[in-house]
Amino acid sequence: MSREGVVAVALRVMREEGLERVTMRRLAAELDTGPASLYVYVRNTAELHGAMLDELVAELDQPAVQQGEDWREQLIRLLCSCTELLFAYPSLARSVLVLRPSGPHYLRLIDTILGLLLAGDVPIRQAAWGVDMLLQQAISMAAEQGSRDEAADAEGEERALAVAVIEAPSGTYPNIAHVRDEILSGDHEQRMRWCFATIIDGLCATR
Amino acid sequence: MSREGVVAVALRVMREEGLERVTMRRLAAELDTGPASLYVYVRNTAELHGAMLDELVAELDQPAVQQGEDWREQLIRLLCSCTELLFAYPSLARSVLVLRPSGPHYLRLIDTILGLLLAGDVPIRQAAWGVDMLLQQAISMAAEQGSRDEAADAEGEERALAVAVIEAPSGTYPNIAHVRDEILSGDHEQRMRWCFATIIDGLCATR
DNA sequence: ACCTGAACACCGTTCAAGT
DNA sequence: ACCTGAACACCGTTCAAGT
Repeated sequence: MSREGVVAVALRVMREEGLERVTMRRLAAELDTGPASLYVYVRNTAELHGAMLDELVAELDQPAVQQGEDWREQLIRLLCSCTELLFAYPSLARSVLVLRPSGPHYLRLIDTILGLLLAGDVPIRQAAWGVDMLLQQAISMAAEQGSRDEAADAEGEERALAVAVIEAPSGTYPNIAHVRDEILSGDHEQRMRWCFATIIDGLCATR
Repeated sequence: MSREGVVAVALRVMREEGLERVTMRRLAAELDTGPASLYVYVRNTAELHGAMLDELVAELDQPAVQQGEDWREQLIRLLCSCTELLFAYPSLARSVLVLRPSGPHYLRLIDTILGLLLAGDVPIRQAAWGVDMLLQQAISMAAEQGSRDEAADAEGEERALAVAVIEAPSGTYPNIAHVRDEILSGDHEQRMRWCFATIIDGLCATR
């Protein structure tokens, strides 16, 4: 057994049954040992999740940054693929939102995004703070959008906001009523691209 | 006993001992009954958290929107106060990130933010999508920043990214090395304001 | 020295049975 | 009809005791 082995089993169980089933006890059973043994390789559940994310990020293919290329489109594409990668595992996204990942593959991702921003002549300070914001946006978008099957009962619940918006009385919430048609428009893909584009625009804006 | 009563007790326990202690069993004990009784008033834990957030948002004082006022500064201030409100309860922020809140006070907040954006002549579509993005940013910033005491052991862990960034070898991660000084600069307040300002800039940018 | 069984101290949710 | 005790099916983490 090794740390890598534990993480590999954890990823397999997550892919097959979701993060909810990735418990220390389940992993221990899978590895034919007691739960205490895992604490030799990982400090706690949060650290395990971090290691899992890093392994997932390794699968991402990151563009080689070239000055003058269409850095904007490349950056948006990279961020979309990050979000989509995590989309299948919203609970993992939720988990890594709190314990910020810091594995080697995640650092590589930060480095690539920074490279793209700098290639686009975004000022250093804006780029440095922006990379954080862009990744946080990617992770929280994935965390928010629950995958369809992970929480079967969520169907009724998760659209509670949508229902509330549609039914919002225009007397009490005039502005919501005013933008009602737009607020729920667009599919997930469109909104995702739009969010990243908006932040990038903000980073480029001279203030 | 009533739904309001349950939520009120839940808020008290959260304020005194943190969301971690707000369990169905603990709440039931507090109300001198069995845990099953709570399910008469709330569907599940997630719904309870949603109701708690709505009550918290009610405490926020929201500006009356006036055309021509400094909508930008008002909006940033409102968003900062949202973030700060949730800052004390990062676990609640994490919870509501997935089950999007839709209570009356939260709708009021959406309406106010929309009003400010529209007062600033942000196009309807941009405003409608933007309000979502701004609130998500506020909630996830709160979720990310763990309050100091809630996870006492986090001190060593939470700055893992910071340590990794500082120690990132410039050969492997040239861009991180290049912006090293900026990436960790600024305090929480500065970065929070900067994030909101950046998104608002992006929303105003004509594309 | 390294590993782990068993225990500690809990969970959310359901449902049969009581009032 | 409304409410709830007790049970079901689990958790993460620790530590004393074994190899």
